Order: sequence, then C-alpha cells, then structure tokens
Amino acid sequence: MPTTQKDIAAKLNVSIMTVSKALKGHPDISAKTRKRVEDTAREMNYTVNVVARSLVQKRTHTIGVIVPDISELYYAEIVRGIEMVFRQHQYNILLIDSENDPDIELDAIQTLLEKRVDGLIFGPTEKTSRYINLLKTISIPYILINNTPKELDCDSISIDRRHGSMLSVSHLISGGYEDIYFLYTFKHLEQSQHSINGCYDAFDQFNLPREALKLVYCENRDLETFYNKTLESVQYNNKKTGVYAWDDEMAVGVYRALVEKGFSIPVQVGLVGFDDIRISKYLPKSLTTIYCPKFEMGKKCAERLLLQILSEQPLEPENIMMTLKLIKRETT
Amino acid sequence: MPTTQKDIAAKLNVSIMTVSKALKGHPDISAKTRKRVEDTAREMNYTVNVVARSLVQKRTHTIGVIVPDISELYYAEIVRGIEMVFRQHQYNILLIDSENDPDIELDAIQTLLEKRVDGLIFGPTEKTSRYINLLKTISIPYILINNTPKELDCDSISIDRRHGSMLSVSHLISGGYEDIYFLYTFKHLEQSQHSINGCYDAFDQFNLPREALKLVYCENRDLETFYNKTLESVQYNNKKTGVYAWDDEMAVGVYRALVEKGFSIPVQVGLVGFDDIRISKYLPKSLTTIYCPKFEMGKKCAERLLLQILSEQPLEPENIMMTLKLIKRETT
DNA sequence: TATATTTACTTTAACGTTAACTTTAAGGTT
DNA sequence: AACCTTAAAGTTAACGTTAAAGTAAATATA
Repeated sequence: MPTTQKDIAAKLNVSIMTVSKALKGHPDISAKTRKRVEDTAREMNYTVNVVARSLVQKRTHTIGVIVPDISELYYAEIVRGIEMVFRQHQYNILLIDSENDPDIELDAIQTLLEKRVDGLIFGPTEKTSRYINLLKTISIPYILINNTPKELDCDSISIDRRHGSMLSVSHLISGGYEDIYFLYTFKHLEQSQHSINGCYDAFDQFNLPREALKLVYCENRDLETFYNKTLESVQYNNKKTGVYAWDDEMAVGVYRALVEKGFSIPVQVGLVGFDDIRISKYLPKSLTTIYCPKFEMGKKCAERLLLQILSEQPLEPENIMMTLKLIKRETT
Repeated sequence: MPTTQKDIAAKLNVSIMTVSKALKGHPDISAKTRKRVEDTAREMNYTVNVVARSLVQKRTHTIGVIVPDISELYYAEIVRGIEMVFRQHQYNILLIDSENDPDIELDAIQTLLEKRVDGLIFGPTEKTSRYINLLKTISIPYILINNTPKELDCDSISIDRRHGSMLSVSHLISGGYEDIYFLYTFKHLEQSQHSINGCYDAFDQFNLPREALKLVYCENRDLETFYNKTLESVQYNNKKTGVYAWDDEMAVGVYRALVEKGFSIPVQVGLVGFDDIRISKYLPKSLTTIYCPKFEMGKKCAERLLLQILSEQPLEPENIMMTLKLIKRETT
C-alpha cells in the first residue's frame, strides 16, 4: 500500500495537517518543518492520493472525451490537440472510443459522469434525441464536436464543411470540370448534409442546375467501398469530370479506381479531397484538397471548455467554426 | 450539486446503507424497498460518485496509457485496441501523449500514479534509465510497449521488428534487388537497432557482406525528411536497387522522391514499407509491406494487463511478441 | 506591563461511499 | 414458552485528503 500523509505525520510526530500544508507549500508552515516533511515524503516514496483530494474538492481535474473512432486520423489529431492543452493545465483525459455505436456512446456519457469528470467533449456519431436528452440533464460544462443540435443550446465546435465543399466544387467548376461527383458517407450526420449543401452553393454560384450534381453515397467509410463505388459510378462522357471525395484517405481509393478506369488525371478527371492529411502532399500525384485544421480544432475546443470550467457562472453558448482553405495541387 | 445517497435516504426515511445496498442489489434489501430506492434514484437523477467508491475500495477502474504520439496511426490503432478491451471490462483509459518528450513522459507516470490508476501501459520514447528507475518503485501492474529493458523484469509487448526487417530485406534480395537501402529513424529506440539487425540477418542469410547495407538515418519521422533523404541518398547504378522504408507513411514520401528521380518502380527500384496501413493497398502502385497487427497488439496488451490486475499475486513477467508477415504488392 | 498580533502549528469535520458488524422483529423449532 | 434462525434493516468506522476554525507560544504594540 502506498504511503499516506498519516504515515509521514506519524514518523515526524506532527499532525496530518502539518504534512498536508507543508506539501502544498502553505505559508503556515515554517521552512524547517516543510523541509523535514518534504524529505521524509521523498524518502518514503509518497505520492498524493488524488482520489481523496478530488472527493474533498469536488474537482477531479479530469476531462471526458468521446469520439467515434480514435484510429481515424481526423479524430486522432483532434484528440492530440485536446490532450495537449489540458495536460498543460494539469488536466487529464479519459478517452472513450464509441465505435460509431450510439449505445456505447450513451454508456460512455453515463460512465464519465459517474467518474465525475470536470468537463466533457463529445463527438456524436449521429443526431439522435437520446444523447440530447441525456445531455440536457447534466450539470458539468461540455462541448460538442461537429454537431450543433437546435434542441441543445450549448458550446460546439465544427469545421465549416459547407464552406469547404463550396470551395472544392467551385474550384472544380472553374477549372472546367463539367460533370461533378460527390462521394460522401455518414448520411446520419449533420456534417453530411452540410457538405451537400456546400456543393449546391457552388452550383448556385455558377448558375448550374442542382440536379446536375452527381451524389454517390458510400455506406461505409472505408477504402474498399469508395474504391468500388468509384469503379461503378464515375463515368467520363467526353466532358471533363470532377470528383470530390469525402476525405483524403478515401480519395486514395478513389484515385486508384480512376486510374484503373483509364482516366487521365487531372486532364480528363480532376480529384479533390478533404482534410489535407500528411501524405496528401507526397502522393505520386499530390492531392488537391481542403485543408482542415484538426489539431488547432482540438486545441481550440479544449481552450473553450477550459474557459467554461474555470469561469464562475456559465458563459453564453458559442458555436465555433473552423475555417478551411483550398490547397491546389496536382490532381486538378 | 449532484444527488447523493444521503439525499435519497433522507427522502425515503431510510439509512444511507439501505440506499447503498439497494442500488447494488444486495440481498439484505427487500424487493419492495429496492424498488422504492431505485425509483427515487432515477427521479432525483442520481449517479454514483465513483470517486468516493474508489477511495474506499482502493481501485479506480482506470488504466493509464502513455504513448509518444497519438496521431501516429500506429499508436492510434494500438490505443483503440486497448480502450476496447478495457471498456468491455468496465475500465476507462486515462490517455497521455508524451509528444516524444522524455520529460513529459516522466511527469505522466507521476500523474497517473497520483490518480491511482489500477494499471499502466507505457510506450517509451527512448530507453533512458530515468523512467526505468521510476518504474522500479511503482507497485501497480504495468506493461511496456516495444521496449524490454533488461534492468526491468516486467511484462512487455512488442512487434518483432527484427523479424519483419529480415522478411523485408530477404524479399528484396531474392527479388534481385542488389543495392539495399534502409531508411530509418528513432535511433534512440530499441526498435531501431532491432530493425537494423533484422536487415543484417537477411544479409547473413544470403551470404552478403553486412557493409553493403546502405543505412540512411532520418532525424525526424516526417514525410519531408524521408522525401529529402531519398532524393539525396538513393542512387541507381545500373543494378536493381531495393529500398526499405521505416514505415508505410514514410514510404509515401520515399516513393514520390524515387519517381521524381526518374526511377521506374518496381523494375529499377523496389520499395517495401512497414505497417500495412489502410491506404497502402490502394496507392497507385500498391505498396509491398510488412503487415503489423496493431489493433490486435493493443487488445493483447490490454488482456495481459487485465490478467495481472485481476490475479491475486503478480504473474511471472512475459514478453509478448507480435509476429509479422510480408504482404507482396506492386512496388516489388 | 498588559494587550494585540503573528507564527506555527493542531483539532474537527466533511467529502460520498462501502465493509463489517450490530440490532430488531418476525417466524420457526422443540 | 424458551430458544434459534432468518430477513431486513441500521450503526460505526474507515478510505486519504483538505477547509475552516481553534490554540498556544512568541513577538510586536501601546
């Protein structure tokens, strides 16, 4: 069993309070006593029991983070940003991967509340009312990632998918690509609808009929699906064809399929991704994409939550939007 | 402030113990009383305070996980496996990203001990004696990832980098590639030395002089560095040249550089990666690589630690090795 | 010199839960 | 009727720490 303040106090014949205060550098304690306590603590391999402290102070210095899939680079980068900011402020992260499963998600929220996290960061997998109802009952600050349900007046942070899609499709159209495909996924997510609207925005801007946008839904976000859907769906009818893929990783599958179909890129077919993951710049044909500041998003998200946690009364809910920008490379 | 058992007890005019027992389904409590307690608990939005429970039971049901960089797909997949197994056993993960910094690493261990995690999973960034000394003093079970210092007789789990490298280089040699390059990084890690030894194993096997292996050290694990080092170092002297890259992500940078130098792949130059990340199969030239079961490794790691945690006395230390296999694709 | 202030501690109680033991009343046994 | 058993509670103390209030001696103030 680890050493406690009681053990140190017994050894030095002082009260537990003296030990407690000495270790926290409280001015009540003389330099001499403090040194004795510190030395003995080191000698006895003492480490504070934060569990006990948390019970008294009603703060755990722990933040709950729920994401749909930590092995998606997108979330991994966000989590890295979140963890960094909180670590620098002496908070730790309880991470739960919901496996894109709404049931796990609900359990996760419950568990984190039981562990008395000081705040919660939540990236929902779908916009069901179930989690919304649960969140309505909770009393700690929280922030949603990429989801801002109207029913919930709370902090949120999102990437401006709509604007990003507009940039992407505008770029394709103005590059002379006439047939435009959008290969997307996650129908049930807000982000998905935003993306489609962004495409429409671009069409509107160029006075093209919205019906001309070729939407290709991919049931799963995996390379095989995107690869197959591209093989099946994308045609080249003697008009330059533009393909906008859900994200850069999926774009790799799309690219391969396009090449296998014999299309020349970027001459016949242009391809735009989304995210600007690290490899995009170094692919054999470097990928035109929409840069998405994932790490910064994680940091900003953490900073906002921290502000809520540290402020006396709740701040006005804020919807933070991360702006995106087009990175033109060799696939267009 | 959240509802406590005390609040429920007061409302029902019973003792706190009755509430506690009722909520845990203890047989002491009559069905009728239990129902009354459960109903009131729900009504009052009660959630157990796990902090208090942990203090009494001296178990937090929390595991500390320290990795050098969570946004590396390699670690992200491992963490996903770890988290999944523990979640299924009602444990949570406190995740700390050490940013490849030994100082942060040490702080992280300290913090996790203070939070009284029930177990620790640690992926060190270098083999310094500092963390070794600290680990020697700790009394909870822990397991090391990709590191098995002789000074510490403890559980560990590693990928068999040496064997993987042997497979890779043997494959190149037997494919007729005569000049062999190994672009590696993380000099200070055990894994790095193992990799080099694996290359030598292959050379030995074919009776080639070890000096013929062309080692190219890349200071940073990033695409720019690997790209530039390839441009600088890899030559083609009318002999088929084989390049073995540290991992698949870096191989993307290497591939681009090779193409820019005008080498034809796989005819003049062959390329092998490491990891088999998701995109490798779908690159324009699909990448020959060493498959590395990262997710399974995370799961196995968690299962082993769980076993230690649940067993009465400490089990004999075990060094688990994950075996790798060659995936032959289009770059060789 | 008597009183106020400061220094350096100590005491008490609380945080929310649970383990272990005790009590009370009802029912069963001989 | 005296005793034992069982069901269904209740009581006490503990987990390790800290906030807040208390105390005694030393020092400063008038």
